[in-house]
Amino acid sequence: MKKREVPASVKDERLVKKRRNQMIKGAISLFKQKGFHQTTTREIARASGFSIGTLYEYIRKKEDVLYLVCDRIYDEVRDRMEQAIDTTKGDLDSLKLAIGYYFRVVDELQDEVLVMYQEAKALGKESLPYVLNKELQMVAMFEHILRRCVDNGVFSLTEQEIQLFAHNIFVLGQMWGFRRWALKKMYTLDEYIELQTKLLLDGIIKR
Amino acid sequence: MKKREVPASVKDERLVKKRRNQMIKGAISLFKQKGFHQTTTREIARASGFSIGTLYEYIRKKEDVLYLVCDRIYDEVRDRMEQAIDTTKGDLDSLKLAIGYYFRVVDELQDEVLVMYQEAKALGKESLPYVLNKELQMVAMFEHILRRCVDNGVFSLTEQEIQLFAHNIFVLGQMWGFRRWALKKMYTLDEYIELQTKLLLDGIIKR
DNA sequence: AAATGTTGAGCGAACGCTCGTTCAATTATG
DNA sequence: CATAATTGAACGAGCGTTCGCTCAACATTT
Repeated sequence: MKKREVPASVKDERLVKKRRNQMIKGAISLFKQKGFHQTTTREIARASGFSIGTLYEYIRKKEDVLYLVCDRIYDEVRDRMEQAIDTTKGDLDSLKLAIGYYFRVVDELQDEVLVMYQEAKALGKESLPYVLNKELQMVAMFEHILRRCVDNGVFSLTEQEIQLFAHNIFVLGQMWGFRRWALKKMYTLDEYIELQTKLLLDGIIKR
Repeated sequence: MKKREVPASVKDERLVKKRRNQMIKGAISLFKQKGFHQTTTREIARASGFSIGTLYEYIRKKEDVLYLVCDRIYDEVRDRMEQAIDTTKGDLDSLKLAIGYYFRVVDELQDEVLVMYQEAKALGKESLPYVLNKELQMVAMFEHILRRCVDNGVFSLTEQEIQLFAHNIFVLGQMWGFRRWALKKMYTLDEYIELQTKLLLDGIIKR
């Protein structure tokens, strides 16, 4: 999939990057507080440290900001995952570590993850599939680990089951983010990770 | 919790109910298509079959419509569940049936469930806890079934595990609703129910 | 039973305001 | 001084909300 260019006419590359980063940083903090729709372009400009006029030098429409934000958040999550997780080893510990690490990333970036979940649908028909695809890439990381485990005989699952299981891990991770209001009352993050890992894996491990 | 009255001054009870129902029906169909924020009060009025002026005879603020819609959807889901599920029996089949039935309800009301998920956050600080509480009531239904199963020795879980497991069932049901775009490509509803039931339960059943 | 008064649901033009977007003017840069 | 970058006042479409009005239905008076 081609990286979607927002506007970027004939401006200095370095500056464009810098300004976009300011925008994304400012916008995320606003979206966390008030959501995309309640945030005005003027607020985004102010939070980014420049004027409304300058904002529109670097985007075409307000929605472009949301696209940039979602794009960034996914990259952030995926980068952290890739940096810490071994998808090739295919033993039970790798899987447990991957789950635990993923849950911790969601915890650390909980506001960002929440923003994406709640606002992604506001993206146009153009950008949405691009963003959803990034999500599938992350699910695919878990699929890959699971497949390697199956190859190594750690447990046996059909291809269908692998895919569903990967989705489950992914969603139960998000759950820690988007159901905080209920879960934090009951568990610490560590307890959550331990219990979920147990509930998820006890069913499939060979005994 | 006291049922929150929206306005309803000294109007004919029957008429108020009828008009509210028209509103809810019209609004749901619009929210499904365009979301709460993109839907105008005039559109809601038109879809309800009356004028913008009349709409405001039955609500105070646009947000009131969203509240009514969320309230209705939860009641709808819970009613269907209560009507079909036995929470007292406490054997494995009841649990499996409950899970399967819940997933089917989510499937049937997928648009409505999606609306709630995506728009609930737009509710004010007043109404949101009221709606979230309704969600917990539904989770509690699963907790109850699980507790009965534990009592009957079908499997053994700590109280912590019961609560988490109930949340998992709840969320993995919603997942069929809010991740249709990915899941429908892979599974039919029946396959989804069967596989999820298997993945969920194989880990906890006594063997 | 006709004339008159009262009620309140329904209506939609109009209001005030917000917000996304533009662009002529200004400032910084090299 | 030419070009790039920034600015914010101005614009105008669109929004939620209001409010003075209509009119059928019903009640009261004559």
